[in-house]
This record gives sequence, structure tokens and C-alpha cells, in this order.
Amino acid sequence: MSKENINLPKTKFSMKANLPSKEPEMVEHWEKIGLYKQLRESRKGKEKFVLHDGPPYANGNIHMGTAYNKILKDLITKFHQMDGKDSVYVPGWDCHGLPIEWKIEEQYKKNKKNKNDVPISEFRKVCRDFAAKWIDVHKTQFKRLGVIGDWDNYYSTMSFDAEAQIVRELGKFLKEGSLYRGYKPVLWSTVEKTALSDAEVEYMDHTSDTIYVSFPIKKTNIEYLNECEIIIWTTTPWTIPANKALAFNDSLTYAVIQINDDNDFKNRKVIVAKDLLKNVLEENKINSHKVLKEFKGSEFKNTICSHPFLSLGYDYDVPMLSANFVTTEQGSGIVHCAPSHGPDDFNLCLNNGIKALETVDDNGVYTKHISIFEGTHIFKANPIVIEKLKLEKKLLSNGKLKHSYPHSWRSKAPLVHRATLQWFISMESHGLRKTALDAINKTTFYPSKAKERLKSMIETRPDWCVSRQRVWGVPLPIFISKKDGKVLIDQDVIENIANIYEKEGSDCWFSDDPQRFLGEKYKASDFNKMKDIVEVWFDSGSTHSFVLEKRKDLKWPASMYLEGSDQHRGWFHSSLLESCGTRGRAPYENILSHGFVVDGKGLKMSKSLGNIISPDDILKKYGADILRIWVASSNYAEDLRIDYSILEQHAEAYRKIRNTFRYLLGNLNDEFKQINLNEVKAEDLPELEQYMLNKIFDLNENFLNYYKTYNFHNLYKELLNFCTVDLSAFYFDIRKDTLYCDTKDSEKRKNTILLLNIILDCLLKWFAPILSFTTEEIFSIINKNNTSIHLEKFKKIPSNWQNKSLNDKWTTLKKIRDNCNISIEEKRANKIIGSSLEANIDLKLGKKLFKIAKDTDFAELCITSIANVSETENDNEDILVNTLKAEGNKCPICWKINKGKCERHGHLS
RNA sequence: GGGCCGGUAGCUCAGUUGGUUAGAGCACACCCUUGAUAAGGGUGGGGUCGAAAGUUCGAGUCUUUCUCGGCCCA
Repeated sequence: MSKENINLPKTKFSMKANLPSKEPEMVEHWEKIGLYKQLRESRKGKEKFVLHDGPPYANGNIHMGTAYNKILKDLITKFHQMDGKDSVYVPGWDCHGLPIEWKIEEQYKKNKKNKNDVPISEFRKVCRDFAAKWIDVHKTQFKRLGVIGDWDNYYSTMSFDAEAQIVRELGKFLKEGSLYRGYKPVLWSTVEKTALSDAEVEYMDHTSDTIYVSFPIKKTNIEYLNECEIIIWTTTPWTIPANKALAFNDSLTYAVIQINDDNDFKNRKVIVAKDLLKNVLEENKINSHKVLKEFKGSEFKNTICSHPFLSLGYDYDVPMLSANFVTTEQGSGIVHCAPSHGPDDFNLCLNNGIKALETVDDNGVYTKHISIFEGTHIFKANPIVIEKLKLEKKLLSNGKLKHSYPHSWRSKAPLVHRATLQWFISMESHGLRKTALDAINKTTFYPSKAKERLKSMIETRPDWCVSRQRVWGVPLPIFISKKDGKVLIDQDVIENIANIYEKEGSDCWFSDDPQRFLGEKYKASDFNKMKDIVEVWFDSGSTHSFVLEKRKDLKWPASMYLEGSDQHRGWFHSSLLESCGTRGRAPYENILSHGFVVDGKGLKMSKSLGNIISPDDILKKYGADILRIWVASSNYAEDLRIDYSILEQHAEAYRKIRNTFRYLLGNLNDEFKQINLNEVKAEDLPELEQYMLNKIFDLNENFLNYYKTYNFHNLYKELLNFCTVDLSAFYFDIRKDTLYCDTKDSEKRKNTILLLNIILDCLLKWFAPILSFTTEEIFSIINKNNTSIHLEKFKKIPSNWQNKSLNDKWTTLKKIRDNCNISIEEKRANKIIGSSLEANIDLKLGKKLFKIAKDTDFAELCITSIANVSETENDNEDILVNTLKAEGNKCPICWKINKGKCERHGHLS
């Protein structure tokens, strides 16, 4: 008998995917048909879902983290779009900032060019071109991942309208009065007279003067602390004149000791940490001492000391403050704090109401705030400080220490922490912190634990420092009166500047006559123009204003912000503060934060570990759809593991899914027929088909629930299991007989074809957001009109497909089927049979089960030649299966073994 | 060093308010099939739930400590 008499599957849809070569063609196709535009038109007027893109930095090739982020965004955008919404996605880029500035400076260095010889506006032009170049590179790379968005009308923080709007936003804080001037320590080079960023600092060995200094206790709640002196140790004696506080650790134990040696400190009572006592005694060569008392650091609360230079006019209080940065690594366990000269010191003092002052000027010379030392260079001050401490009998000892110390990369000069004039947005003056915390409570977080993370950061963060002493950024639009040092606050000036930027960008701030920005109301000669730029977090924190609010196709607030969990301190944070400060609420309704991409063992990717995988590697080897499966199947609430064995697993799953589609297309001979689901008369179909409709209904319910809660890894698992368990191993396997061996006009076969059409339709749409390329490939086979799967909607599944009692019944039938398979397997292992069609099964069921299963054709269900079902005497749930070798001859068409004629095909045995 | 989060089969993930013998798919092994064929089916092995201690009649689930990892901060 020839094969022409049976209906074998036939399809153009190849088993081999060839994604790396096929996908780029699809990207072109989407571009050619103007898919993004069509998507917008197809949902005109519908409810908007706006996922506002967090701008990646326009620098360097994309890595796994960026690829993950963009694909996840694309999944979500597509899910909402297919759910019928107008799901708009406008990609953006973050362009200003130090990393680019730094890259350009490096290029200059290579070409022996000096940044300072180049006009700022020219330098900025090079930065601008650099960012633009990387935006182009990124765009191509993101499109290759299958990400659909408004690539032609992307946003960037360096566009003229963005720079203009950033000025307007700053203007709001300025007008309100929450933007203020203050001091903050930065790493400063007194040689180059400039602040340096972390990237410009190199650590080298340096020999410092060290001193042990005593601070007499002036006021205390604890009796035994009276008359005692606190001992501190420092490697920067020149900061002593700037001292404002002392820091201790609550949890450390401290000791009061009396020194008996015959020197300045004879009979004086000093305090150091117990764990450091031995060390202090040795270093200060104290030979004779007595421990008088031990106590917990927490007892220092409310203690106030006086400055060692008290008699020289340093007559202010030096409070003792609790700080967990105090350790017993070295020193005395109590740290001297000069808020102008150390970040720890600065923050601790700031939190305790002690403001930093400008104690040292650009050149490294003490200012008028430091009496006695005014005019002295700090690098020449150490011997003087030591000398004066000795005279005041406050110096326990001094010495030298060679240690790692920050130096300028260029001049190699040692750096110092120096308080500099900076601009801050106050968290308190206008209730910003409270507004932000309220806004967090009104936002939904995925996963929910992210809420606490953002909250605790907002609760404890200091005022927002928004100024930077750099050039590649939006200049702070601030003028200061020469007469009284007051900040010029005038909405007209702000608007004037913004209008200028809108036309030509912000480069002109550095080159043009200040009068141009001030307008006619003020005289430029009366004002100093600020040279600082705005820190880039303010740029990106303002994207909601110049993207969401300004563009007609978007909405404010965004439906969702989605970024890696590091952005709790970054974009989620800055956007929240900016928006709460200017608009009183968060610029987003939902936040989704995802973990970090790590290797297969959970370690972060690094050059030294050699575990880096680039998106490009994966695209070349597997294709974007495999990467998209990885994104969909991973749980973003945790870190995202990836290595080649994980990818191999997903590639395997992909093949399974692909073959599921291939079976559907093959048996439909690529002739898909759109079924109106509401017209399907479920009750007229065989039970197996009814059961499958019920499965589709259930799956669809789960699918929608999972998608609406952004639970993609469970959603994908459901879909995959449906393909493997319900379709491939069950429905498809059972219905092969009907599809291949029944005539085309058989009702049963027609019903199966109906189901295949329905399943193909649903499956294609369910998978489309994830397998963007493969579903498009299939769609192009069954739709000749040059359109796209992504313009479709999810199918609405009729509720009458749900059939709980039938589902229960078939769960039982499947259990019986499992038992049959075990029995068949036994005979197979014993070489009595091979194929299951070589078996007949004799099934004996307990009364309960018999009642359920008596009308079921187990030959069909278990793919055997014959199956008998009978009842046992028991009332229980017995399942007794006896598998026998089927006797007779094999029908050449359906391969069933029969003693007489084949029922369907009539051939003689 | 500090804060937060996490660790369930080789892998990706389930595991309700603490309650039978901790589940699924993939991978693996063996077998069948050769009419989904670089496919398909069946059966099976595999886990001291990161470690230890505690609370409890009972702990993957609660508490503490430790350990490993990630993010942020210093």
C-alpha cells in the first residue's frame, strides 16, 4: 500500500530554524511595512499603555544586561498591545556626563591635544557626536533583538528640547527655593585646582604625618567621663583646625585609662577603644598605665568635647556623634571629623546639623574660616599644627605612616578632600522627602519587595547634590549677584534661556555673552554666571517632563518604569524626586525592577573570570528568539543566570515549540482557516476535542493572569508544558491516527482539523510577544497579505469552553492511561511487543472508575489495536491492566492489528 | 565594613495561613517507533530544600547564627 492513500503532514515551515540568518530579514520586513506606525494606527484611541524607556548611556556596545532589559520591555509592550491597548514605546538615550567626557579627553591625550586649549563649545561638540554615534550603534543592536519601538523618533537627553526643558525644571526648584547653595567635600587637586572624579584618581603609596591628639571632655551625662580626654588618631594633621566633631561606634567597648609615665600626660585620664588599647600604648610608648573603667560606646551619647586649640580661640563645642564607620582597624576607635574634608565626616555632620564651610580655597590655602592658619597652605600646615598641639599639651605623640593614598592621575600630586561650593535640592525645606514617600505608597512594585528598597533609600538620603564641575552637560542656569551674593530668581530669565536652548542647544552658555541669557531686565556686569553643569541623574530624572509630557503620543504619568534593581538608587530615585518636587507625584504608576545578569553559577560576569557572554555571541549561535525565551523564562525578581548550557536548554525547548507548530501547519497543509471561536459548537465535538477546548480555556485564564501580574517565567512554563504535555505527548499523538488514516470527509477528522486551526491561532498569539521572529515566520506562511502577527490581538476564548466536570473526568482517564502505559512498557521491555499498536489491552476497573470510563475508547487513547474495559467486583479505584500481544494482521493503512477486516479500511487481514 | 535581597533535582521554575512519601518541564539513562524523522512516544533514576542550632506534636515554610552569591552604600 502506497503512502498516497494517507494524509501525511506537509508544510513549508522547516524543522531547522536558521534564526541567525532569517531574523535580520524579518527586522527589515518590519521596517519596510512600517510596523511601528501600523501598530499605532491599529490601536488609535484605545487605552494607552506607556512603558517609559529608561535611557541607557550612549557609550559602548550593548551587553547582556542591556539586552535583557530591552527584551523584557519589548515583551511587556507587546503583551499589552496584543491585549488591545495602544502600547507605545519610545526608546531613549542618556547622553551627557563624565564617561563620555572622559573618553574624549583620552582621545585628546592620544593626539597630544590639551582639553584646556580647546573652546568648551568645540569640546562639547565632539562629545555630542560621540554620543550620537553610539545611539546609532545601539539602535541597530536593539532592533536586531526584535525590539519594536519608535526608533525614528527616539528621545535623548542631549536634544535641544531636552536641554531646554531641563533648564525649566531646574527653574522650578530655583523659584520654589528648594535649590540652594552649600558646601560638600570632593577629591580636589590643589595643583590643577580642580575637583577630580573617581576615574581620575589613582591610589599610590604616600608617607603621611600621623598624630594622636587629645580632646578634653567638656560636658557629659556620665560621671566617670568627667575630667577625661578623648584620644583620636589621624593621618592628616592639617584637618585638625577644621575639626567640628568626634565620631565613635555605639557597639564598641571603650576604656578609661590613667597614664603614669612622666610626661605631659602624667596622671591624665584618656579614653580609647578597648580593642585598640594595646596598639595605642605601643605606638605612644606609654609604659605605665592603669585601666580605670570600661564602658559601651553608646554611653558617649550627648557628650561634648572642647577643641585642642581652645585657648587659641577655638572655643566652639565639639560634639561626639555615633557612627558605624568607626572601626577598630587602626587608630584609637574615635575619629576626628572635619566635615569639609571627608565624605564620612561631611555626611555625619550634615545629619547632625553641622554644616560644612569652605575651610580651604582652590589653591589649598586656609580661608578666613580658620583662624590663626588663614593664608597658610595646607601642605605646609602639618608641622605647625603638630607644634601647636605640643605647646597646648594635646599631642600624645606623632609619627609617619606609609599607606595607599589618592593622587591625581595627571599631576601625580596627592589629593585632599575639600569642601566646595555645590548646589543642592533640599529634601526637607519644601517637604520633598514626605511627598516622595507618599508617592511610593501609591506606586505598585514588581516584585513587591522593591518598594521597601526605594522607600528606605528615600527615607535616609541626604539633600540632592545636583551640580558638577564639568562641561559635558546642561549648564546650571544660575546667576549670582556680585553685589550681595544672592541668587537671581526670575522666571523670565529661565524661560529666556530655555527658549534659546530649544533653538540651538546649551553649548552657547559657555561661549555667548551672558547678557543674551539675562535679557534686558538685568545688566550682565552685575552678575557672576555659574560654570557648573547639572549632574546627569537630574537629566534622566527629567525625562518624564520632556518625553512623557511633551509628546502627544505618550501620557503622563507613565504606566511603567522598568529597569535593573541598581536603579533604585538611580533612575527610579531621581525621577521620583524630580517629579515629586515639580509635580507632587511620581511620574510612574508601576515600577518593575529586575535582577542582574550573572553567569551559570550566579557569579557576576567579569573579564578576570572569563565568564562574559555577549548578546552578539548568542545572536550568532542561536538567534534572538532563543535569547527572548531566556528572558521570558527567567525570574526577574532574582538574578538572571546565563551560560551556554542554560541557552542550550532553551534552544531545545525552542525546537519542541517549533515542532509543535510544524505539526499543526503540516496537518493543515499550511492552509490555516480562521475559525470564529464563538460559533464553535463544543457540545457537538468528540469528548477529546471538548477536553482540549477546556484546556485552551484554562490555559488562557492562567495566561492572562500571569501576563497581568508580569509573571512571565510561569507564563512561559505553562505554554511550554501545553506544547509538550497536552499537545505533543497527548492530543497530537492520539489524533495522528485520525489525521493520517481517516478520509478527508470524515467528521472526526474534520473536527480534529477544526481543533488544529484553533490551537494554531491561539498558540501563535500567545507566543508572539516572546517568539517575535518565529511567530512572524509562521504568520507569513498562513497570511499572504504582507502584514504582521504583532498587529493581531489575543483570542477571546468563549466561556462555554470551560467544562470542569469533563476536565475531572479526563484527569481520571489520563491516570488510567498512565497505568496502561506502565503495563505496555513491561511487555515492551520483555520484547513481547514493540510499537503500542502491537498491543491489545484488557482493562479491569473498580466500580467507581468503571462508571467514569466505560464509554471511553482506550485503544484510541493508548494507541493500541484493541482495548477492552470491564468492571471488577470491588467498589474501589482498582486499575488492573493486562497487555497482550495483538493477534492478526496489520492494516497497511492504519497499522492496527486485527483478526478480521479493518473497520475503517476494509482490507482483508 | 554597613544596608537590602536571594540560595528547593544537572538546568529553568512550582511549593497556599508550618501538616501525608517535596512537584513540573527540560536534560540524563534505557526502550519503542521510522507515517511530526537532525523529529515523535513510553518508562525510569535523580533532592539531608546552602549549613548548624532553636521554637513546635510537626519546619522547605517561623527565629538565631554561619556560609555563599547579587545589588546599593562606605
